[in-house]
Amino acid sequence: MTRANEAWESLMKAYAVLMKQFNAEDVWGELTMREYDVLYQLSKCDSPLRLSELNRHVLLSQPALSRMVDRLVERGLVERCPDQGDRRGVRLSLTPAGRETQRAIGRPHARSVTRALSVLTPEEIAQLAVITGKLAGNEEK
Amino acid sequence: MTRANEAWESLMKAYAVLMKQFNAEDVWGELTMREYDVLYQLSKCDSPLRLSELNRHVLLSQPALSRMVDRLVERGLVERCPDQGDRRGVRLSLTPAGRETQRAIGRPHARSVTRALSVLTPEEIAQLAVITGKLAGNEEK
DNA sequence: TTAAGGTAGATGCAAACGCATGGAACTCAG
DNA sequence: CTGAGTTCCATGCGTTTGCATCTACCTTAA
Repeated sequence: MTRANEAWESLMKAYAVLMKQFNAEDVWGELTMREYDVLYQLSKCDSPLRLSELNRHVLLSQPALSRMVDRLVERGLVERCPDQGDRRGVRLSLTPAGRETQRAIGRPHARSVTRALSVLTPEEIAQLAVITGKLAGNEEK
Repeated sequence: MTRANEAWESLMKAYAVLMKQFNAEDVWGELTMREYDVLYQLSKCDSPLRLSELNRHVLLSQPALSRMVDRLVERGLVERCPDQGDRRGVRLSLTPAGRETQRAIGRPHARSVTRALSVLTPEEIAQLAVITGKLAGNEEK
């Protein structure tokens, strides 16, 4: 068992513990955490996002994401427009209602996150961001 | 947006990227990653594990885990015994076949993990283990 | 121009999931 | 000892997921 494997196992455990904790909190309203994640990813990009691009940030298969977007469109939270210039593609964006919903849930959730990470020192939080950034391949050529 | 929130988002992204990467690798045989996770958790404990205890380490609802154990029992990988002393409870352990399957998959998977974390320095790996350990509440009161 | 190969997203279908709930066993106050 | 409350795991049921596949569109090269 290498150090790397121990570290990854520890990361998975932390992820599981915190996700369960967040999921148990009563802030999600009509959304599941996965649905919120989709709204959040969309809220970060002002320009409409491609489905395939969104799929890279969400832990869901492409068909599952496609259908989740269906439901979010049907509920009036997300808009699906054909992409000029690539007519296979789809461009996704939040509706005003979607943006509002994201914010309403995001606020208390962000506080939960801050509280959960308050066991770390500011230095540790900075280190965590750097390390996970490298793992996600942020600075890959 | 606090530093803590940025760090958590970065952790989630790293988790998503690496999980997708691992999932795409051709090492899982007849198992899903979630099923492997259950076998792995069981492989770490020599004494049979309670379902509720196992559930704390796996990102699954209790009914979903109960049924996944059903399937693993049916496939001869896990054994379910009644718990003496608490007749509500169940004690889970790997069968020899389950242990073998876990090892056969675990070996190449562990190499993948090591490779994925090789972008980090040894110091960063050590820091990551410490930080995620704190997040998972390892050293709580 | 057109045929071959690749990519984006949608859909059929069986398997797996979460929520709500159920029964059985444990705990503890009276 | 008994009844109320809790914990542990299983089950019914509607929803969501992943895999395989499909169609439509883009790209490249002859």
